[in-house]
Amino acid sequence: MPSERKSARPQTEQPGTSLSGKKSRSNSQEFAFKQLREMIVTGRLAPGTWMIEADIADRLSISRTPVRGALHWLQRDGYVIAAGNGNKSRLIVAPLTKDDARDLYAIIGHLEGLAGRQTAQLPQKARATVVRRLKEFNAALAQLSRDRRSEPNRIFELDLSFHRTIMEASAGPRLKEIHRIIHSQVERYWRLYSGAIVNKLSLSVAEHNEIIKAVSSGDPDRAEKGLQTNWQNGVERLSTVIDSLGERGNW
Amino acid sequence: MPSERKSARPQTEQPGTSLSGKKSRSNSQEFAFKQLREMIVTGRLAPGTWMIEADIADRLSISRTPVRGALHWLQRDGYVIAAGNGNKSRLIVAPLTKDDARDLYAIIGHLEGLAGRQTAQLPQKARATVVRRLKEFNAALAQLSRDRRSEPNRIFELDLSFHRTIMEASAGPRLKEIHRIIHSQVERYWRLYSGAIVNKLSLSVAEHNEIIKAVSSGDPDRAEKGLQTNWQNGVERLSTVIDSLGERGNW
DNA sequence: GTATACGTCATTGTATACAATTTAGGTTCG
DNA sequence: CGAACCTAAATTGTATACAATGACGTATAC
Repeated sequence: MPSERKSARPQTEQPGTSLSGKKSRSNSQEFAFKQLREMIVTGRLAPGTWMIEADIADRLSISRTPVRGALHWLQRDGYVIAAGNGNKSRLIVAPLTKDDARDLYAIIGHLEGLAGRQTAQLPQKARATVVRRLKEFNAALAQLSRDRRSEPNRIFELDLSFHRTIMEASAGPRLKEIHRIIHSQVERYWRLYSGAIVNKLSLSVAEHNEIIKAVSSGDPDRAEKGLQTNWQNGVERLSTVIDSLGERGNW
Repeated sequence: MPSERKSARPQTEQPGTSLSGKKSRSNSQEFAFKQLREMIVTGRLAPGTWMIEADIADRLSISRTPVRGALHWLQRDGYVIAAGNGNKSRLIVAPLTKDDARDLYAIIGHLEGLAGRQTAQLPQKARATVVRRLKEFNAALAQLSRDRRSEPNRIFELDLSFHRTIMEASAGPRLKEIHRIIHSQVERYWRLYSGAIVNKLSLSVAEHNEIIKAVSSGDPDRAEKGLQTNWQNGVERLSTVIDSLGERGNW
């Protein structure tokens, strides 16, 4: 197995400058991935459920091969984990626990803190654009908060847009990718406990305003701290809910 | 495709309490993964090289199925990426660039900063144990620094042990996993430019001492900042080298 | 009654054939 | 000389058969 040999090929050049990430033609694998993710996020596939390749393949009317690929993706994104039972690699839907949420929120807080720091160091002009978008999203959140209309999905989307704006503005590809993965995990907690979280929306809106000010004035330390605080407070709010409701779907 | 149905199975119970993560007997896939990773890290598979399933399978004398799995793992860990060309998912060995290094180092600095913060908040007794280990590793590094003996591999291992000690002490599973992945990417840069970095070892040793002090005294802010600074200075040192040597293996 | 050995079944691991689709090269026409 | 098209080859996507392994239940011995 030693010896050198690289997959040498002509490899003339990279044609298009890869404008943006296009979607490939619909695969079975992608189909399976989306189906399973949807079911996990919505809770139809409960945490702890065994993911059996053959079962899934049957129900989706595809073969095990694309299912296996989809499971790899789900594992990469943290939706399923290897059941540490013994030695056999058995996959289960990742459990939702308070400890896991703390882990997750702390990570995303610091990751966004980093991005926020970088965003606050952008040239004034670029920052202005970012700030404008942030204000739009936060205004919409404030509106929902005042209305007391419980639209968890919309709130989630707006909150995500707010935070993603900061990431897009300055984060590198790796940071964006990690953020995407971690945030997709947060979504599971959000969906499960959203009903009880939404009440506290106004608090989050206030924290967002602090972040906006920091970015607007180009203060990296303040921006970083603002993001960290927002997530830290978020996990405190979530923990309170989990304590009162119990750890759903973890057995 | 809607309708509910979970992978219902007897699922009597989880037998063993999962003592620890044993290694599965997975043969071909794990073999392929290790082989390919080794070749990428050592540079025998140059950045930008196309990863052709059939080629790899032939050369490793296995079928495409385990190769595909191995490629998924490599992709998860960031060793290979989807060539952004167009829509087709073609995998290439991830390029090494100065921008990517900056992205990487900033991320790991903040992630370890988080872990360092948490470690510094541990009970005094636990911190003492951590500090003792940190001092051992750093003493060994200091020794190598004084000897001016160029043992990049050993230096890398010791530095990794130092940082990993902090992670193990307080990081949750998710944080540890992300750290593992990101650090494995750092290893590629380290190996490629180690010869020129080793000279600056004494600087890193000094920074480590600052971190040790922070943990020892239970100062979270100082610990976080110390880790961030260590990585930030690290990428500055690396950038200098890359500037003088050029971006190897990126074309 | 308990424990150990054995056999069966569920599940994942691997190989391979075939289908689909993109890429490359060359030819023709403007 | 260049552009559009067309064909052939390279590569990945999918299905399926079979092998290997570990878990569980049953029977038998003590």
